[in-house]
Amino acid sequence: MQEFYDPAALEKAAQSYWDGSGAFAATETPGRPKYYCLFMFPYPSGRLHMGHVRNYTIGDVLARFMRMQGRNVMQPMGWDAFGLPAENAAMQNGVPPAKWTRDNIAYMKRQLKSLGLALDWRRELATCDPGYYRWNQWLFLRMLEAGIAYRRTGVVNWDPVDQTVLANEQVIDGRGWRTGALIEKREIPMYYLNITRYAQELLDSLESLGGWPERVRVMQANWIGRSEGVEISFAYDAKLAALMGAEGNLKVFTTRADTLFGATFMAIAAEHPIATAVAAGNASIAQFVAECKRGSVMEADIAVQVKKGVPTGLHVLHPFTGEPIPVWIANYVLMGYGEGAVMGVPAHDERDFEFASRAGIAIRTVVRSATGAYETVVAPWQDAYGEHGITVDSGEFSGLTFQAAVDAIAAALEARGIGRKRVQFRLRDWGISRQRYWGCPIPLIHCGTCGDVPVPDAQLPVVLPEGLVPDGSGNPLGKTPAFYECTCPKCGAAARRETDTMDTFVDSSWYFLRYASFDAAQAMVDERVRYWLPVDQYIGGIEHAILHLLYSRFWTKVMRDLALPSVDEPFSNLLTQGMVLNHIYSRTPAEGRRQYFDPAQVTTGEGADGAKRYTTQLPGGETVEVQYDGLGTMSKSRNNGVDPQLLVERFGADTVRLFAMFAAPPEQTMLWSDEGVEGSFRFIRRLWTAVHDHLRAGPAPALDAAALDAGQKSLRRAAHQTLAKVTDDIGRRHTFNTAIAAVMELLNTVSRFEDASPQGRAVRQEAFSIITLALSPIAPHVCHALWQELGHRGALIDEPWPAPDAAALVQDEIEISVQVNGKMRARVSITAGADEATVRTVVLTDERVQKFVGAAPPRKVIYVPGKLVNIVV
RNA sequence: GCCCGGAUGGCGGAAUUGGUAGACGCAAGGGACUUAAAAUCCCUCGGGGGCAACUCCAUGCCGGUUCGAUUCCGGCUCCGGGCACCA
Repeated sequence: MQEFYDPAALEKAAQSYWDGSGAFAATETPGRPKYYCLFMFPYPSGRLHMGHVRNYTIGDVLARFMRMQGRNVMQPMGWDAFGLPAENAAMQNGVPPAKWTRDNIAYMKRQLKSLGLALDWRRELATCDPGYYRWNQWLFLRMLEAGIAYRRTGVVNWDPVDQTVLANEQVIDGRGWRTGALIEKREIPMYYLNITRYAQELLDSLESLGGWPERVRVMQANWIGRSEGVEISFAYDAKLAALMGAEGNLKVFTTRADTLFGATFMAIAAEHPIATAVAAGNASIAQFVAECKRGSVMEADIAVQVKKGVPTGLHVLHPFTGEPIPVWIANYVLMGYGEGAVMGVPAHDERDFEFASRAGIAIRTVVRSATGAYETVVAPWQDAYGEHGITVDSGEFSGLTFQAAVDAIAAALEARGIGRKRVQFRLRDWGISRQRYWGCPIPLIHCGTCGDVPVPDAQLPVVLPEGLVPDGSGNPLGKTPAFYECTCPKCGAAARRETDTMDTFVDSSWYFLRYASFDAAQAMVDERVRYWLPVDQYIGGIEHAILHLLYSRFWTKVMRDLALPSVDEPFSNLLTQGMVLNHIYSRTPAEGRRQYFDPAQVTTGEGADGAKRYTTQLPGGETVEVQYDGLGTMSKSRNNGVDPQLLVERFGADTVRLFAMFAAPPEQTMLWSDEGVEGSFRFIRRLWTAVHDHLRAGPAPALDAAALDAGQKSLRRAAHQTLAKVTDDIGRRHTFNTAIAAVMELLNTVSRFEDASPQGRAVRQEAFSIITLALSPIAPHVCHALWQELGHRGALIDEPWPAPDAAALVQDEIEISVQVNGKMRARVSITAGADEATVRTVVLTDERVQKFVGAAPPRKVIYVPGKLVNIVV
């Protein structure tokens, strides 16, 4: 055995052994339990970052562990290759997005290979390949036929200078990121997928996802946001009817129909038809409507803006009292939600209260608490009383509880045909149109005579031209006649091809099905889906907890309903990995843009006033002061990424994998530390050296478990305890950090074990074999080599995961903790299996315990078998 | 603003079902080996008090439940994720 640990050589050898033997090529084997292990495929941004390494190592540890547990493991890999960054890069350096993307894929693939992941590369896919995205188009056409896909208008961020739709990310403080122009909202025609049709099922089947983190299920349930309420129609008064040109009514949805008699205003969105009609004849209202249409479409922006509104001077009539209620236009009502209008009840809704207080609108109490707690909030008005209670001042509906009032009011409204109970979801339909180039073309043709005509299946895929370079203004496809000029499939007349592309979430909503049917040429998916799906373990960032996971669940159900091979739920078990954070340092020079600096190059010192000072060297050599901006996810734009490639080159993949798993449990946010990596490297090297020293004396003799002395038994027990812990930590708890800590502890124990006798060497040999097996999912290369060095036949990758020897785990004596009044006072050693009376006697006669208990008899003794005694005096 | 998490030594973290707070590692300090350095090995390492045995305090803050709370409950603070066109 070589004396020194040489990761570069040994990792290359292990990888070529796996490649050469086709170890990770997965095939369907009916009857053998399968394990589909999937990590969220990466966006090919250029280089791998630590978040990727963490994500893929988690998956690889589980894949290798399950393989040793006898499962037929499939672990595929692909590229989420369409998206905005490629267009940005194109604008910066003039290279077409296709070339930039494919170059990145090639580079990142090499990086990935160096990590030694147990991947079936035959299944690799990239969503920008026509062979992949043609099936986006094909299924979209099926959705059109089924009425799941449809066209209507939607609101986007519009940059008036560049004449371009901007992504939310490209709007900074309400201005375009390139032009600095104030952003406007603009309505344009778009295609939508009717995900709300599946809202109830998406909500209900969350309960079947027991293998998902509770927090993700809660987030999805809140996002879907089912609420039961009443739809109420408020009749126009004469003036409003005259304006709208007909009798009519204003429809609202409310979960608080019991507060109907407290409605003192109606608030409608700026885009509401009534608002449009009023604005047409009133300059100041037109100005307010225009003001509402400025700014971004982001919900977070809208939610924090000051609630503003103007009265229209028009009224609707209360359904029971006939009283006129003023109609206001308000900036906090969104056209996309419900009916684009809400019933304002300031006394019992916080938002309405805030708005009414500012606008001087009347506040009318119609609910009081049964306990009287409400009296404290009546007057002077400080806050709304939002709890359920008993109705008051509500005509015939007074004196009812919440549910009774809602039921009675809904029934009365329904009898008159002006209301009904209804379920409302917060979830909105999925708009998939993007006015951008680098994405999957939407397969439609707009014909002057035939309207919107689907591209016939035989003409799929609609291929995206790959040589275009965007310039930031508009969609390059709209300036490329060769793409958009076409003939109508129906009438043959000249027509215009749709130039919008699909949201990239479409691409990622079904790639896991394609992996199972990776080489199906004539179909989107085939029967192999039924073998591999659902995914047994999905691993990805917590930032995808809602959108990607919800869209994938929806898409899978749509495919099922279109009678394609699919499943009810795509992912049985989900592990949401925490983000990898690093410090952020920046400075903004007197002229020019803010610059970010690599945290590894920043020096922390102390200023004259004792405050911390941060400095770094510019490329020119000049030292400058920088400011600390706190923690954030690693990103190129903030220059705080750690390049895993440099670490792999310096320490080897095993060290990088080990550290990524050791630094924190997988679900937790992890703060990067350069120093910690060296500790992981030292551990592997120490293991290598220890095995080398052990083998210097030649092969160890066979182990005779019956002939061991106390010291040998003790080491053997430690080894098997560690094996049991690692099995549980990896297989059940997914706490790889504690599994590694346990192996480190075992190595420390073995290193202190100096018995050179034949059985001593045999026990040590077994301990090293257990360490090698237990560590192999995490650091597979070095373990592959150590396994051979330890004299085992066959490759470690094909070794079954061993079960701990129950006989080795038996303990003769156990330690009991003793507390007096809940404070730890002593530890006593007791024969394993002693009964409670014996334990009590031993504990109560212990002199350290006596000191605290004193002469008086204990008031109470609590005994936790095998663990603890608490004496209360 | 709304939804979801998190907070434990100088640092990353451990304590699995309410039962020994600080495993394992990093950093730091001391020592051994070495001409020297690197590497390696050994020791110390939450804070206060005490010569010591030992003892008191301590898991973001305030309060509660319990024989016993890092763990459960209520109220905060700060940090992170998401908010529908970043992926």
